[in-house]
Amino acid sequence: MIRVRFCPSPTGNPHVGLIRTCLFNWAYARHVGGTFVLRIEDTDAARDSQQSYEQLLDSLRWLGMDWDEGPEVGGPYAPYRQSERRDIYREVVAKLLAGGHLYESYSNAAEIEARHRAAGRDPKLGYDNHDRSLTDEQTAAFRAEGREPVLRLRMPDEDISWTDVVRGEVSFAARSVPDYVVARQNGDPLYPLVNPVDDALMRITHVLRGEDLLPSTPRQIALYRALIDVGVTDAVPHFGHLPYVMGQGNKKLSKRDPESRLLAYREQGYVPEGIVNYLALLGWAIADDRDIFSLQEMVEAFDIGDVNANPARFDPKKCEAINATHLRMLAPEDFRDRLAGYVVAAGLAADSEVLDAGAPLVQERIVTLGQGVEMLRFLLVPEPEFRVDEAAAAKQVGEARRAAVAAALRALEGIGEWTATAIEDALNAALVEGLGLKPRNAYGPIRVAITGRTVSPPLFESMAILGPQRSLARLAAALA
RNA sequence: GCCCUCAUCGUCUAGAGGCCCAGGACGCCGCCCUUUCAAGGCGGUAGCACGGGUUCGAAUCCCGUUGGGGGCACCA
Repeated sequence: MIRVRFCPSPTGNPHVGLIRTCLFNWAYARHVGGTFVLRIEDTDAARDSQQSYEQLLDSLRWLGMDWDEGPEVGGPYAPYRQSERRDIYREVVAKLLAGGHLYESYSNAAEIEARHRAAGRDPKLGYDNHDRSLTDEQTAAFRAEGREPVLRLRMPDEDISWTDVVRGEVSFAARSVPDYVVARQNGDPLYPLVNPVDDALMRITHVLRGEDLLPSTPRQIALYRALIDVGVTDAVPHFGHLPYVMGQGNKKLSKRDPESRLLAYREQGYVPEGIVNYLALLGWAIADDRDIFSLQEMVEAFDIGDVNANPARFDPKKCEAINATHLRMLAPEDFRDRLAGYVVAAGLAADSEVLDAGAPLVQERIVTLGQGVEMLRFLLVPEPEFRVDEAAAAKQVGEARRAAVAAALRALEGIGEWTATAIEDALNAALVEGLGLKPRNAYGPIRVAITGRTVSPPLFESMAILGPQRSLARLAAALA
């Protein structure tokens, strides 16, 4: 049984690189019929926040990634928040200590550096394993000084290698990784201990995580072997290191980059289908001639071994294009309903008739639902609040404009039935045939008067929905 | 500095020795359609980082160089 996990720290807002890592874990679990575990690594009280935690869960749910075990759903290895597992770690530390895998270390950074200098080595070399062989007398002396030790794991004196599921063979030479601190002076366990311990206790079989953690893998494997030795677990999991998601230039997309904030996409009206599809493309391809697919299709095709090892740049343009495609693929009623949610969020009344008529007009011409709201605003806004966009108005000045609007007003005042085709016929007769105007010159001023913008849904349909009274009033207002 | 890692169009990728004088997508540029903006249709632009091997044959395998990224905490 394959068990994978996603174990974010609830610090700051969820960002797209993190979510992409989650997606690959989730999709792999679903593809192989395994178990997807969500664990919250909230051992850093200073940086963790409840808001961040909630946004994390919210983000996963929005995108359709459900977890089999974890917060709010429980599971056989609960609790799934590390802040609630401190006793477990203390117990494991005691076992490792008893098994001789951990030892007390009193060296501080200055002493380590001094030793390197004295030996003519690079002072930045890191811990030198000096305290491995402390005598009882030395230990007693440190104690007498009132110094408290940290606990370090004794690294094995052999090369450590593994077959990374996304990179293949990776190997670290013996002694290239120093003994590392596993618990603080006060007994608090640290991430390098807690993370593998939980993976071990939760029977995780595949650790799929960001490539920033690749250099810490030898330590974790060493810890795993120690855990096996003291009977805490019985196997070392498979490791797979996923490539970074990069921002502009050669920088890893950071939490501070605005385009990294996942929920910003929801706010703008990206649909989960679009975001998840785009994120999947960062390091993976479903086929050589296709890049549009559903979550379900991804699950059917996804294999962690197919993931690319090289970092992917987040391309907002492509993300937009993918989202637009998904928007167009939505069933009309579905699109309408989703758009309605954004209409309400924008503080507008989601008039059902107007939305029924207007949504189909914008579904093919927008990239985000937020743009859909803006495009239909002229229909949804209470008449007294209707405003013509200044930039749009500035483009439509002069006598020709007045003549076109005046002629349109005259032509429409006497119109029999108020339908898109009737409006089109009347305006064509008056403006194109009557005044001899080119269509683009004839309809530009009308469009701005009616919709308040230079970009809008099709004009005649827009006027049909707006109705004769409001349409004529806006034309009249444009002449004032 | 030491260790690790990555390397195909501007970007995301397909490619696991001959199917590739390298395919798709986004972008960009034309044209068509057209009441705006789109969408759609058609066409175009552009790439195997470099140098050595191995092989009858290399984008694909090996070595090196260069370049990019990451890690070397009592943070996670």
